[in-house]
Amino acid sequence: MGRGKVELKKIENTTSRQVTFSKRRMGLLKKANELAILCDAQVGVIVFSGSGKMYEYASPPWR
Amino acid sequence: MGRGKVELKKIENTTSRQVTFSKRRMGLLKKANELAILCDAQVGVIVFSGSGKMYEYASPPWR
DNA sequence: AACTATTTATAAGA
DNA sequence: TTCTTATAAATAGTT
Repeated sequence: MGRGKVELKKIENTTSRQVTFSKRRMGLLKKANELAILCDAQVGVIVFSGSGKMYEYASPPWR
Repeated sequence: MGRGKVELKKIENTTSRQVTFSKRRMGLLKKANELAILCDAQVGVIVFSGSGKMYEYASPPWR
């Protein structure tokens, strides 16, 4: 999705990698929430950046 | 993304919900892998279906 | 941080 | 349920 195709390899440029990390991290957590809500599933996601920062998602409690 | 907009609420039709779960679960795990590879991040995802089946993703080991 | 061209995911349908 | 297709959504590159 974007102006170029994505090759599945580490983005070497640090700035680009950080920007992509930020965008895609948000996207992943959004998708996780959509899956949980739409499909009534329990979903957990945990992400550590290269620098060790943690980001997470946990679906809402059941029933 | 598809022929209609998505409302963020539980899909009531069981068949539709199962089909959507299957498609979106695959998509979520794919996105998790892309984030890990592209951005050199550590990512874990765990999903439980309504019926209790578990699906998971763990990014490849470091370095 | 915003924008937009394009790719990608996926809702419906077959 | 697997494949296709039209369209929504995500996002890569740009400003």
